[in-house]
Parts: sequence; structure tokens; C-alpha cells
Amino acid sequence: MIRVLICDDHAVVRAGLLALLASAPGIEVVGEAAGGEEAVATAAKLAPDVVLMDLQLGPGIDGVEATRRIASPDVRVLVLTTYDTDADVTRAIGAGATGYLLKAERPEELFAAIRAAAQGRTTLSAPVARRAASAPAAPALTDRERDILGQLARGLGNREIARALFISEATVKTHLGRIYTKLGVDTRAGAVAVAKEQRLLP
Amino acid sequence: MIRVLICDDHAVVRAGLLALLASAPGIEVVGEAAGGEEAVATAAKLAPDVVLMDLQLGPGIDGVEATRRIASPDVRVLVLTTYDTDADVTRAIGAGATGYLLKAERPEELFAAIRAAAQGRTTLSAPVARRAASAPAAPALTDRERDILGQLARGLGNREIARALFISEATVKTHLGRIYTKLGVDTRAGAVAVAKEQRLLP
DNA sequence: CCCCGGGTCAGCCGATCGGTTGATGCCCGC
DNA sequence: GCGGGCATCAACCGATCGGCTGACCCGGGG
Repeated sequence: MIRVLICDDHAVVRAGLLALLASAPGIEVVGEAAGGEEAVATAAKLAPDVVLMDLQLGPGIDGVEATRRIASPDVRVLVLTTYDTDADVTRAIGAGATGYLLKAERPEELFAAIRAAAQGRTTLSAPVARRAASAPAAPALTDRERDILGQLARGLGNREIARALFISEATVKTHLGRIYTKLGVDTRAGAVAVAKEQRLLP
Repeated sequence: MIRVLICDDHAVVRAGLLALLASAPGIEVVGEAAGGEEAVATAAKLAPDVVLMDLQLGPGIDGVEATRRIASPDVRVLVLTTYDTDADVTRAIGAGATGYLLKAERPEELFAAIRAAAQGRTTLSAPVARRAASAPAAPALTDRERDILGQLARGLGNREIARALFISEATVKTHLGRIYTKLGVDTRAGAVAVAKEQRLLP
């Protein structure tokens, strides 16, 4: 039996997955977690074979960070989430996830992915794999650029962003220019829109 | 038996709900739908007592519109979704939803809400009801203001927005000013951030 | 009938933004 | 040890934005 731990911040979804996986032969749900910290603690205690991990976990550490702390050859992490933006996929894989599935996938795919993950084999949802192949060159913002973008999304002006981050206004403008280029926009409003769309901000 | 139709664009979630509701006494799932149009058609054909409706349904008509077309004294619509923004709640209730539940709710609450909905009684998730009580005065943008906001979120300048909507630049600025006031911001970037946060745009 | 909310438009102002060019310092990998 | 990516800063420019005041038209409800 493959021992599975479910991590999702929505109780209804957890219960649904629990009931769904009960019908899957060879798979046994041994525990649930509603948040990142809880997932890390429960995974350490139960030592499951596979952790089904959602990326959006409300307050506390997010699914990527939880994945980073849990993933190991003994405990595989299979991401099961709604979105398939470049940023999410690359961050999750980078954090050590053994697979990346979309909730839109058919349940049989989920079962198969869990079994594959238990053996250390990676599974990517079709849309994810397809876009990974025809990589449109991911923008990949730097940490500092994300900082600026975060302040920008609060509606701050350049002067205010500068003060908030203890740098000069000139530097803010430089970073913004590069952000525009990477995101393919030319205004702050457009940058915020893309950032929210691509889930580049927490 | 209460006959239930499940509408959600995520196959895994549908399967989960199906399995979960199978364990609820007195509740019987008679069908599934992955999109708005499909939900309307299936509801018409099966005449379920309650439709479990997600608001985010990918392409096509959204959950609110589907609710509007389905809701009746014979077919109650119970919204089951992730977000609880003012805009979503008011639009759903306005469209005739008999209840508004969050996926974060405990499964027992879901069962109870389905039974309540079947009898025409309204159920609101605790967080939803709480905020409805202490109403912080919903902004409520006009149709035209939403139009402007939509173009703004594409990163367009005032001149471009004006051309896109066949109005003068002056009018765009007037609308923008009112949008800022209603959203409690004072820059276009801030307006886009709030719009995405509050899910004011499709 | 008149008022009011929503949409439209105008002109003016100072402040801010976006683009450009150029430069310095740091740390990492080859 | 040297290039290169990253972060930092400067000065300049024209274009745009945000705030303001005032105005017109339309449609519907009191």
C-alpha cells in the first residue's frame, strides 16, 4: 500500500480527496494537513510515501516552501494544484517536487501519478509538460525585482518604493525598466496585471 | 433523496465531491458538469433539487451567469467556491443563489447546506455572513467603470483606453478618478492590484 | 416636474513617470 | 584574474498622470 498524506487548505477538498482515494486500489491515506507547517510536522511524524501538496495554503509557509522541507527520496511530494504558470511549476520542481498535476486532470491520472511518485518517477500534467517543451523563455525576475514589484502592486510611487526599500529613486526606476522588459509591458499597471496573472507575488 | 448536480471545472474536485457526497445520507449525485453551459443544459435535463456551483469555470459563461439561468424554486443553486470577496458574494446572491459556501468549510457544513438549500433555506459560510453583517460599504463599480478598469489592467494609457472605448481622454480621466475613490487607491497600479485581489474583472 | 445618478467632455496645473545613457561596486564561476 | 550578472546611483528629457472645477445630456423615480 502506498501511504499518502493530503495537504490542502480547503477542508471540503481534503475530504473529497480522502473519499476519492479510498476507491483507489493500493493507495491509503494516512493523514491530512491544512497548512504548510502542519504538513511538514505531519510528514515527519507519519513518514508517508507520497505527499499530495496544494501550492496555495493560506497564511504561513506556502506549498513550495513546504515541499522544499519535506521532499526526500523517502517522502515524495506530488503537487496537485489549480494553476500552471511558469513561475509555479519551476518553483515547485526546483523545491524538489516529484510531479506537478492540475486539479483539472482526470482522477485516473491522479492515481497513476501517485503510484509513479511513490517509485520516484516524475509526472507532469499534459498542459504543463506541453508548455515546458515549447518553453517561451521564462522571464525569471530577480529577488530584488520581485521586491520592487511587490511595492508597486501596493500602488506606491517611485519615491515611496525607494524609501520602503532604502534605495534611491534612480535605482527603483532602473529595476522597473528591467521588470517591464521581462514581463513584456511598458506601464506599471500592466506590470501589476501580469504579476497577478502569473502569480509572481505572494 | 436530494438529487444533486455537481458543477466544477476541475475533474479531480468533481470526483472528490462525488465520492464525498456518496457518504452523505439522503443525498444523491445525479450528474456532473465541467462548465457553465454544460451545467445549464444538464440542469434542464435532469431537474436536480440542488446544483453545487463553483464560480470559476474557465472559458464560457461563469458560475454567476449559470446560476442566473438555473436558479428557480424547483432547482436551487448552492455556490461552493474558494473566494469570499464582496463582489463574488453579492453577484452570486443577486443571481439567485440559495447559499454561499467556502471550500474551506467542514464537510458536515456542506451536507447541512445542501439539505437546507433543498428546502429553499439560505446558508452562508461563517466568514461570508460575518462580513455581510459588518458591511464595510461595498464599492460597487458601475458597468462603465469596469470597462475602464479592464483596459487599465491591460496596461493601456489614457489615450489608448479612450480610443478602445470610443470616448474622449477627459472622460477616461473622470472615470479613473471615481474608480480610485471607490477602490481606495490613488494610482493606476494600485487600482489594478485591488481589482485582481477583489476579483472585480473576468 | 424636477432632481439625481450615470456617462460624457473641457482646460489647467504641478507632479510623476518612462526612456536613455553612463557609471560604480560586488560576488560568483570559469 | 577576468568577464558577467546583479544591484546601485545620476542627470536629463518629453510624455503622461492625477486632481480640480465646471459643464452638458439622458433617463428614471419621487
